[in-house]
Amino acid sequence: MPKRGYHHGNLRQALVEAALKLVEEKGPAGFTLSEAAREAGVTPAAVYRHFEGREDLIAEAARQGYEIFADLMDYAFQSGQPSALASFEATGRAYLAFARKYPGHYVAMFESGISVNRTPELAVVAARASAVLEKAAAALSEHIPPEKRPPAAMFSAHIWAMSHGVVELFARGAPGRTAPFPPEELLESGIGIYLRGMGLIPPDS
Amino acid sequence: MPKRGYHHGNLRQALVEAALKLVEEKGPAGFTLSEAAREAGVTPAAVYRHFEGREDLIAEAARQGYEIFADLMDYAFQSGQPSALASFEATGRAYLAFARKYPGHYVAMFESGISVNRTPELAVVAARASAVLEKAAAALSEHIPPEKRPPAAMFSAHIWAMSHGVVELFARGAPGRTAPFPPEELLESGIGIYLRGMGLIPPDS
DNA sequence: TGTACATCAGTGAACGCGCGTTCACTGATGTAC
DNA sequence: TGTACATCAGTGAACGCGCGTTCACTGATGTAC
Repeated sequence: MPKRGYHHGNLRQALVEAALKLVEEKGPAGFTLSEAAREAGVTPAAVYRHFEGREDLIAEAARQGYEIFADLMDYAFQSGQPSALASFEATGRAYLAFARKYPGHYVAMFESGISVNRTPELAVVAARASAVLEKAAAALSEHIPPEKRPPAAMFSAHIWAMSHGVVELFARGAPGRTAPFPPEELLESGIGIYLRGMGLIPPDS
Repeated sequence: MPKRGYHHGNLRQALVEAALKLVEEKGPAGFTLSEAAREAGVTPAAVYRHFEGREDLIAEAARQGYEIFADLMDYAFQSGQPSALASFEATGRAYLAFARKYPGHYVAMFESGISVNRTPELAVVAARASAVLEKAAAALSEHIPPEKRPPAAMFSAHIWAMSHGVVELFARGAPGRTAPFPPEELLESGIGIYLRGMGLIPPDS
């Protein structure tokens, strides 16, 4: 990207992207404000025109991540309609796809240690992401007789946990950990067994 | 602990414990060699009598963690005998218990970014930990008809992922994340549903 | 029991480094007339 | 179309800081005689 002149033009977003790149390459600890500035072709001091400081910059990167994440999950959910089961499975797969496609965002969101309540905007968009998952779980719950139906929040927490665990342990550069199976396969089969346990998939398939 | 004289007496272990404390309190990034030395009442340079450097110190902390972890899981597995199901469930619970009881070790092992292959000793003990889980899975697999029996490694990876996900998302100080349910309950119900999906628990219980 | 001496754990000063942040500034841009 | 001027994005130098690591050293410990 050609840098012309004194004014950058779109420094704010360029800094976010530099941060994402660094955080992806070097992990959450390897990221520094100075290096992000350097990456964007700008003095460290210039960062302060757009962000309050280092933390604020990662928080914005995470916020954009949650935004994409929620959109992606929501889209996956829609695209499985009208079958609740297909919607749900698509949503689970979207989780892993997100981690793969946006590793920088993923790190900023889940591994950088920034609190989801750091800013109101972050909290809002993170809540939206949870809500999408929970919506999918609720839709699927309809197919379970009410007396054996678990709370949708628990249901979605299980799937989220399994997805997150697969990503952290086996998909991301989990340094040196041996992945016994491709993460996609692991997640798919895991969710399948879980749903069968729920009585949502016939026992023999 | 009273520090007497010029010689510390047990500096190596004191440093590991200082590192664990710091890593628990401030996260993996907040840990510095200098502060660990200070904590142990010693000059930073003294650390180099016992470790090659910062990384090496965390690696040792992680190694001790895997040791405890493997012992704990193995003990849990034994204590559930002769019932394979009880053994397996105890092993799952032990995972969460470990994360709760040894948060510093947990961080060093899973969040500090050190590779499990960093040193041969680390690799050995980490492999032992996986083996315990897999042993539990294999024992339980016996109760599944061979033609629908999944590989034990996959089985144990599912449980590991679910446990890890629950810990990361809902049990540890996951900053600001709202835990919809107590992690113990979440994990227990999740594993229960999964095992039912496996046909290892009667569908109605 | 006492002395000489080797060992080696820990000292303290020093290093170079890159960090985050501040400040007064400068130069490009865009608007008013 | 041209000029004056306000705005404000980015500069560059400076700061204090704590870091990890090195080095020649010192003083405690334990062993040989």
